[in-house]
Amino acid sequence: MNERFDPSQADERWQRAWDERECFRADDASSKPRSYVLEMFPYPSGRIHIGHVRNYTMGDVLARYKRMKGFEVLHPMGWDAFGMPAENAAMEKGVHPGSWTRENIANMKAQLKRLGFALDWSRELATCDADYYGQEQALFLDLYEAGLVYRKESAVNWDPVDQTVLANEQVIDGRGWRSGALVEKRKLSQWFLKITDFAEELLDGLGTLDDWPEKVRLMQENWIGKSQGMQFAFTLSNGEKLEVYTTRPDTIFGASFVAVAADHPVAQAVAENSAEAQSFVETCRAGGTTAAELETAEKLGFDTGLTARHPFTGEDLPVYIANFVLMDYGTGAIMAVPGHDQRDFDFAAKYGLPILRVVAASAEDAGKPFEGEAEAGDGICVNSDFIDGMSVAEAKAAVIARAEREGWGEGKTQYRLRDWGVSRQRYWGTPIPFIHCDGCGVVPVPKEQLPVELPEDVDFSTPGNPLLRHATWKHVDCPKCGKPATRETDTLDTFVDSSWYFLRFASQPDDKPFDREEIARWLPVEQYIGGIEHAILHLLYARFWTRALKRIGKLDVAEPFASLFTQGMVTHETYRRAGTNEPAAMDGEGDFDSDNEPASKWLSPEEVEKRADGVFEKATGLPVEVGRVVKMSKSKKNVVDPDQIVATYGADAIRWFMLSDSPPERDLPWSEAGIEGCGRFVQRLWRIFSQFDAAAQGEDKALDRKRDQTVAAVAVDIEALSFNKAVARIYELASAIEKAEPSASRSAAIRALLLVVAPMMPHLAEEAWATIGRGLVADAAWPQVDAALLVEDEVTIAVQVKGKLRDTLTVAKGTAKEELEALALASDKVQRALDGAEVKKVIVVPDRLVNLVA
RNA sequence: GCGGACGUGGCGGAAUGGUAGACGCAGCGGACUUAAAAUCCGCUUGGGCAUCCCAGUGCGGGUUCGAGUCCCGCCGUCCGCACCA
Repeated sequence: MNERFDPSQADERWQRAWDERECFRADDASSKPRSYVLEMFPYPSGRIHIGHVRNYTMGDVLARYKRMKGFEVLHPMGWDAFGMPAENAAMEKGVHPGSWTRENIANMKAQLKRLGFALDWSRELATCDADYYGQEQALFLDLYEAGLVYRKESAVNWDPVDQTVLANEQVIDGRGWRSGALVEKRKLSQWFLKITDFAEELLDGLGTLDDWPEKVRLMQENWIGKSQGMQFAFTLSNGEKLEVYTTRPDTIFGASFVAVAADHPVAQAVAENSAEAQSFVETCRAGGTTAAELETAEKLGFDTGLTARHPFTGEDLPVYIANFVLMDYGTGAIMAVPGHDQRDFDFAAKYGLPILRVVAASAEDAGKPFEGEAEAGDGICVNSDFIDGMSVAEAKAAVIARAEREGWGEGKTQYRLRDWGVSRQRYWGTPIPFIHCDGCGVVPVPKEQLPVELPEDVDFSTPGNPLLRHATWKHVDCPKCGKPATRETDTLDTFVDSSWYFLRFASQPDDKPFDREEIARWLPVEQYIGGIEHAILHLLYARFWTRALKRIGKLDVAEPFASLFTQGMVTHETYRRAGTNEPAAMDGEGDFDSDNEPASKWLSPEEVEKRADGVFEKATGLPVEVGRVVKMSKSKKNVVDPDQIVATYGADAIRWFMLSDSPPERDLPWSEAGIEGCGRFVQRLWRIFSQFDAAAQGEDKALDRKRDQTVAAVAVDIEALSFNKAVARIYELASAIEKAEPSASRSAAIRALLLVVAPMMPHLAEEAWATIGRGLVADAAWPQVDAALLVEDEVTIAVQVKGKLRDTLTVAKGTAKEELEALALASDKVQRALDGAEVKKVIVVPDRLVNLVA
């Protein structure tokens, strides 16, 4: 063996060997137990960033480990290839989104290969392939036939300059993020998926996802937002009915006014006859949408002059248009109970409306005044006629029962979850396979005509969706009547693409989206790994698609991802020239720089030099302030390039760094010193492997034990994704081997060390295995352990006096209580600590400790 | 405001209610070398600077023979949601 391990030639050689042997190709016909390991596929932005490296390294270690354990592993990779950045590039650089995307894919694939990931590239897919999106169109039509797809008018953020719809996060202070134009609310006919049909199922399903982070399940639960209450109708003074929804029917006797949203038909009707009302409604609509504005937003209302008759008291309650009532939740109208709801309280205080107490701690407190705020808590009902004295829960049931009996209201369950709008007025996405015909209406494209392919010749020189103004593409004959008609020019939200890619990985026939039997063999994904930023949308949509496809008989799985792991970010120190303050816009989230604070004040790690007397800018020698450790981002220049790290230290070193030290769910601080340490450890292992001697004789029982304990512990740690702990174990075994004298045991330990390191540092492992083992280590089995060796025969026991450690004893495992007690009392240190005091009580935990209580 | 997570050496972090600080990084001392790099050995929570003793896991209480771990109350940091009736 050479003196040093040289990744610059070894890495590529082994990567080629794995490719040529198709080591990581998953065999659909295999009789082995199966394991589907999946990481969230990347958007092809052009370059892999360090977060990808962390994500994919974790999955790779697990996939390689599972292979060694005898599983048939499916570990695929693909590209979430549709989306806006490609169109932005087209507008800025004049490149076609397709060629831009494919070039990026090629670059990133090469980068992934250089990291040595054990991926089945034969199943690679890009969502912009017509093969893929054509099948997606077929699924979309299936869902349409099943009634799970519909069209409705919906308000969107419309950028009048760019002629496009903006997502909420693209609207900054009411202006388009790109054009800076004031964004308008526009009503467009949009496609929707009926995710609300699955609200209850998706909520229930969370209960089965034991191996998902509690945090993610909670976020989804909140997002679905189930609430139970009562919907009922007030009769208005104009004779109309006004439906309201409340979760607190128990407080109905405390209702002192009624409020409707600005967009509510009642408000609209009032506005038609009143300029004042009209202007108030417009103020509400213009109301800011940013978090800060909402927080400080004053409760505002407009008295319509109408009244609503209270169903029990017959009292006439004033009806207001209120800015805090939302049209798209419940019925867009509420009964307001100021005493027991803070918003209603604020409103009532402002407009001098009665604040009534109908819930109190006890009957004696029925007259207790409010102390400046609403009381939303539990208690018993007071001042409430027939429900007086009931608990809140009892009263809810009683009021609902009475309303239902009398026929003016009913118990109702509400969800915060809304249907999923999937229309995007863009080019670079999956065309929605429908045709608009003047005679026949909206007609699905016949399946045999799929895929509806995107036209290649598109023009991005003017704003707006190029599909809309394409000369020929949208003009087709109606499939039903044959008359001239037009294609739908909207494309699908890219979250649709990522809602089923894990199915297509497992099965990709030419003639249908996937084969049901093959899916049943691979799914659910055993371990899914990705960023927490997808906790809600992607993961909820994927769960929804899976359930929807199951409902229409395409699938047999309910939940796509059995176990989910959300990894932390990779962070780095920030550097900036001394004296340049952090701009206001950088506070909080803002990833953009404000106008008066140039981005150039941030320095990249390469631009600074760390010396004993501080940190300085290399070019100028000026002092540098070391800022907070934050997520790597281009704007703060605290990024490192994975390619450069690989070029300098090799793939195994960066992989090892990704796994070391920090628990995988937490943030990982990148440091130059850290990666250097990893590079040194690669060489240290190489030296250890070089010392393997098949002919060595002799037994080293302690090392044998350490070896098998390490193998067993690393297996447990990898399965729990506790890579940092596995890494620590490996360091320990490496040290033990270095300290040991040559022996057959030592050689066996070296061999075992190589094998447990192999999933983490596959290139180094292959290079060493070439002389130590047979074949490729990628095909080797995880080492067997001798269960008898795992158990220590000697244990060190703590001896405490009054709970304080005074001595330790090394004894045979299983030593009797009485003997331990005697040994403890015989200790000089113990006697000194006792100082003649009488031992009143002795606690002995066998193999652990003796505690003498004086 | 609501919900959640987390506070352990200079840093990242280990610790089924049972020897706190494993392992790594950084630092210090030494060996090797003409020298450096690399490598190897040792030390590294604070204090008294002695085999040893005292204190110590954000702060204050509590349960327990024994608490980083369990309970109660604070403080701080981070994340998510946000007028959802």
